[in-house]
Amino acid sequence: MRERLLASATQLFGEQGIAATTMAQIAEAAGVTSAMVHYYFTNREKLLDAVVEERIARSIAFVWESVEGEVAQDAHALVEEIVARLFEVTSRMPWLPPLWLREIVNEGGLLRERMLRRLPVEQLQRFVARIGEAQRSGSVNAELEAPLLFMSILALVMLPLATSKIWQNARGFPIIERDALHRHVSALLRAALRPVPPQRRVRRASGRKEDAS
Amino acid sequence: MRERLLASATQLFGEQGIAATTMAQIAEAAGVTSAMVHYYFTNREKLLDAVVEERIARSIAFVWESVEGEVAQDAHALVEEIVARLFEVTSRMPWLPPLWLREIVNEGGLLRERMLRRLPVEQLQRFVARIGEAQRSGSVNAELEAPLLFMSILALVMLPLATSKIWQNARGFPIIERDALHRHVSALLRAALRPVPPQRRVRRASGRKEDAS
Amino acid sequence: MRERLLASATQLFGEQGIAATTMAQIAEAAGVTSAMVHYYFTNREKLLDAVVEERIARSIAFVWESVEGEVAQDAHALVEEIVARLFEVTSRMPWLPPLWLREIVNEGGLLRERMLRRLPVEQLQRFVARIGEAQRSGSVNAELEAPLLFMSILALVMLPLATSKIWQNARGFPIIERDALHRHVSALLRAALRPVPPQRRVRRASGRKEDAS
Amino acid sequence: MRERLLASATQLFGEQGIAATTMAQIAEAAGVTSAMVHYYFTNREKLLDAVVEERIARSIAFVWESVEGEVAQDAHALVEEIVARLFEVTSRMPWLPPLWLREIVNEGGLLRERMLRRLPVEQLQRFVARIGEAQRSGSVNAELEAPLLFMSILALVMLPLATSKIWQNARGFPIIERDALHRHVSALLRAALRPVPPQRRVRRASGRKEDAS
DNA sequence: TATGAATGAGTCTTCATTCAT
DNA sequence: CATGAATGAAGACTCATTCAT
Repeated sequence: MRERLLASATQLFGEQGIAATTMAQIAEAAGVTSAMVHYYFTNREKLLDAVVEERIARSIAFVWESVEGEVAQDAHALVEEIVARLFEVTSRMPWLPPLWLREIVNEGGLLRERMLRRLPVEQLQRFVARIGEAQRSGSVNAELEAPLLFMSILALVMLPLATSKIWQNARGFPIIERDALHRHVSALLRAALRPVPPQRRVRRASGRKEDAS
Repeated sequence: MRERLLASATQLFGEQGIAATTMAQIAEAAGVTSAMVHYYFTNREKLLDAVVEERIARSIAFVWESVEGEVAQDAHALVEEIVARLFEVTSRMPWLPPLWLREIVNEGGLLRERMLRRLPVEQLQRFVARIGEAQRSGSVNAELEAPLLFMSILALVMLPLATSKIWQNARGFPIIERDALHRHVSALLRAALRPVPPQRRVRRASGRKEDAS
Repeated sequence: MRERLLASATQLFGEQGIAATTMAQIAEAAGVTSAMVHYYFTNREKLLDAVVEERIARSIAFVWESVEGEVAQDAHALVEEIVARLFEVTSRMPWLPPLWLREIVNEGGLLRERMLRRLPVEQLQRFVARIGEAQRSGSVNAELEAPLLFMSILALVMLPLATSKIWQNARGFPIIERDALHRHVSALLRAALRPVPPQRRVRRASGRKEDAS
Repeated sequence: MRERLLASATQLFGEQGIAATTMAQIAEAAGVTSAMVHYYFTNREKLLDAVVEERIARSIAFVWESVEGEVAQDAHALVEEIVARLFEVTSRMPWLPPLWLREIVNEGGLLRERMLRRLPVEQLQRFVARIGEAQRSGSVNAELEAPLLFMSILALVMLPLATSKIWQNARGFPIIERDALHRHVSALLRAALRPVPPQRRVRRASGRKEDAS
């Protein structure tokens, strides 16, 4: 039942936002009384704690989980892998993008404080470091701000997913949209990470010369 | 006073989200009683209407306002221009990114319905068409999904802006962050739009060779 | 303007009841601001005072006004006259019946206290006395309770008038209804006042025998 | 508790009128918090619905309930019976007369709409028909308007009952007043229904000759 | 006279929370 | 475990009233 309540909670939080979701709604969605929600979680705050610890944090962890070996070395592969994992985790937990957008990323989000303590700081720093190295070694576009790249990736993946009801009506065709988005984001990032050819000083100059190489 | 109340409202909505903002808070922020908010807006719903019509819609309009001439023809310049406008409008209206993210983009956002009616559909379609042409003419990366590009741009710009309190403590240094972000997003999109060199068929394969040149 | 406000007030009070009528509604009906109502009447209580003193009390007075001479002597004619006056006064002041019913007659009516002080006690007593005399002299049905008769008359006339929107849609036919009601009430009272023939044995049978003696 | 709240509600509605009665007053009268009233009735509107359906409608039904056999055939007995039932029902439900007067009969009454749907139209029509027949057969005063008679009966009984606090201090002596009223109304109607002797063209003429016939 | 702006008190309604069962 | 009954604390909204202009 505890799990069922957590499931109801995350889904409703994703659909309506936390502030707009009442304890009674969560209970009802799970087929019980609101008193049960208190029985299992004591109070609203602790329910939010549980949502963060037992659901969101795990999703986040999954994204970074053992990204190692060759993949971790190659910046391009690393980014590709992260994107893939984001799509994977959000396909299993469709409530994540809206919840993440509204309640974590956004200023004043109700889970923000709670998540800040659990940020995989170390892994983020490692990611930034790796991108930085790749930029210095010339294998990644040096014009990008390494510390901002991860947020860009998140934005590119999560925001569109939070926007559409893709996940809600995941009955048949919308899956295609997920795929289209995946292709689009991958292509966009792949291109964005390509090193900028040195001669391209004047924006898009006389262009395309380098392609001829 | 009406304007003052709208200002308080938009700011608080941006900071805390609409659902978490009470009429009394808005009133207090403007130095009056909550009854005044009803005096001017009658209603919570109508206050939201006013926020949409008199504040948000105008910001949106500004982004698309007369993007013409050379700029409108060159896809690269067009994207650059839109990014620039997004940064400009959000520097004047720092509450826009969080509000937009939480209440418009996000499923179940409280302004969603209201804004959907006001979407600049025509302009969006024109944008998609232009990108499509550019892709077919070879001047823009053909791997991108034109219909998704605009959302990507929005995500890249707005999400980071919604995240940080950049705009709140806009007293001195955080401006730098805005600039860093602007540079980053511009660079990222510029690179992403570059046409993909034909021989790069195997994803990133032997790819890096040409960079070494 | 004072008169205009009183007119708006009485009309609205009649239509919706006093409790349901706001100062603002009264003002609006008179084409001014609610502040004007306070300007002229200082506050709600005093507005009610004015309605009672300047409108209702006068109507009541009219009913009793100089009912003299022959008419006053003949109980039958007296009742007929009172009924006629009630119909006359309510045709000029269509708001009177509902107002009177709801706010004066009815327990807890908002004008009750105010009107009790102004009851034409003397005239009522004189009426009761006259009916009593007529009953003793055999010219009026002795089974009636003289002290209750006046209330019966009021009930018969005012309640139907308060019920129907006769006065509101006074555009054509409903006037007929007023006449029908007048005929009906007159006939009913005329018959009711007739002395009961002594020999009427059926029903409460021998009961009446002793009267005949 | 639900019943207790309904009891508090009907009583207060009767005493003060619906508009002047707050949810908190009802709750307090029942010894609970105003939140409880919402717990049981959700809503002010739905509370009114419940009052109508579970209290008033039943009283009304009682008045018409199986008026059959001999009684239903004899117009005089029928009227007598209805009066008796009105007195009976109002003795058990002393809040009925004021409530009925203010909120149902009266234009703009808050229960009017609700009750109009539940009017015992059929029974009313049957009553009118029966009176009409009796009039044509000469057993009932033909000068009365059959369609208006029922309202007259209601007025004669209910209005006086709504006026005084008879019912409130129904501890001992005021019962006498109820009886006096009952006697008065019965006598009045009995007399009013008596057929008018044909020769009585000049109002109350030289009187009573016809009785001798 | 007349208004618009402003307020404070009160009312309905919602909701998290508690508790006896 | 589970519920129904109950509450108190808010929050939206209304309205009489005041006051400067």
